[in-house]
Amino acid sequence: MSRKLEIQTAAQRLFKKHGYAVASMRDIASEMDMEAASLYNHIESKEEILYNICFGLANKLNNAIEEVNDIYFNSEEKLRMAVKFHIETLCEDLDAAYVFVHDWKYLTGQALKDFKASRDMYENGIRTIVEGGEKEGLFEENNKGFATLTILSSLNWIVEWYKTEGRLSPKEIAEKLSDFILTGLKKEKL
Amino acid sequence: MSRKLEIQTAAQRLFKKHGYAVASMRDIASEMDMEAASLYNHIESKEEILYNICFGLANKLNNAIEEVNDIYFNSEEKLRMAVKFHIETLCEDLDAAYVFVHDWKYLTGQALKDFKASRDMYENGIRTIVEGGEKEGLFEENNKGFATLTILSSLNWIVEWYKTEGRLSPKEIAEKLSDFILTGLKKEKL
DNA sequence: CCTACCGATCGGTAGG
DNA sequence: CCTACCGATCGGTAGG
Repeated sequence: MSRKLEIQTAAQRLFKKHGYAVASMRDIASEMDMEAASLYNHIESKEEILYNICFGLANKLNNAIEEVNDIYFNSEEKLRMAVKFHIETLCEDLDAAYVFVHDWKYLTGQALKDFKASRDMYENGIRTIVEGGEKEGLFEENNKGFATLTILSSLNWIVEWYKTEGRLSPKEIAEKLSDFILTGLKKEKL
Repeated sequence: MSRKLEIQTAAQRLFKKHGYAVASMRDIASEMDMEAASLYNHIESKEEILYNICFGLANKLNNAIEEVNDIYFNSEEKLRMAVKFHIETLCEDLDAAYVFVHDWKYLTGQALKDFKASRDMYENGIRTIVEGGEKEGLFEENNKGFATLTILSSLNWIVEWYKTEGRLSPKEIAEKLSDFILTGLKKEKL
């Protein structure tokens, strides 16, 4: 692992633990057994680290949702694949995922604008799937926006509680979550 | 409105906008057209403000979930009432709600411990409802913990996107969310 | 990768 | 409610 990547890894652990604003360059340096000033031989700024975390995940997720919308025909299948990929991606690197969900707002200037645009694109990708489901008669109609937000909320909330040593694997969580979204808790229709 | 409450209100606006760690006492003072030092005639510390925001909401929600579990008989009714109260409470004061969901982790010492305990109690309240629903044969079995987390995620996510001037009232959102949780998106059973 | 250091800003106090 | 100020800490730079 390159020194830069080691810094990234140490940093995202501390960003998750204390928050981006509170975790200091000196904290990160201390984890790396070096002085804060030395970090700048490998990185440009504190924000560069945040940038790499946030856009690393944003790009991965956006590529995936595009692919899912291209490849699969059936809306249920599309939703299941999107959920699976989202959960697996977040669980692959929980520290980065937590920071991605919480601390993107500390990006500034153009980076912040770009991130918001990227997030809107992803939201649109999910909305497209829900719309497709409505047209197929698979989903209830007239709650696109609402359903989209509810789906995203349950997808991202996983960074709050998922533990690597837990009972359920990311794949199993994705399946349960898809079932939940597609049929809900109730056995019969109201 | 008392001076202390005015400070609280200004503070939670800024905590939501910039995050607790980043918003400074000088920022709050500036909003109040006074000097930072003068704030301390009304409050003890920055953390006291955070404490009041977090426990104000935590206590309100915990009282409500207890009441719901006491009063109502049917699990579906219980869930609908809990969702309604949760959404309405968060939407009543969106700034405070946002801080409550995001910035409680900046509490320290005993306050942090107490908050976590309070949050666990609320989670247990929701779990109790889901368990009741299982026993009544209303909900699928064997996904208590999972369902509880998914419900809480969609309840709290509302602080991310709700706007006072939006199309849906809190009551309407609560109804849609309850429907979503109880029956899901799909028209027929898989 | 280090020592030494910069200007800025932080939460908070003293004293009036 | 203010002026004046404290010690601590911040992200980052200079120079080696």
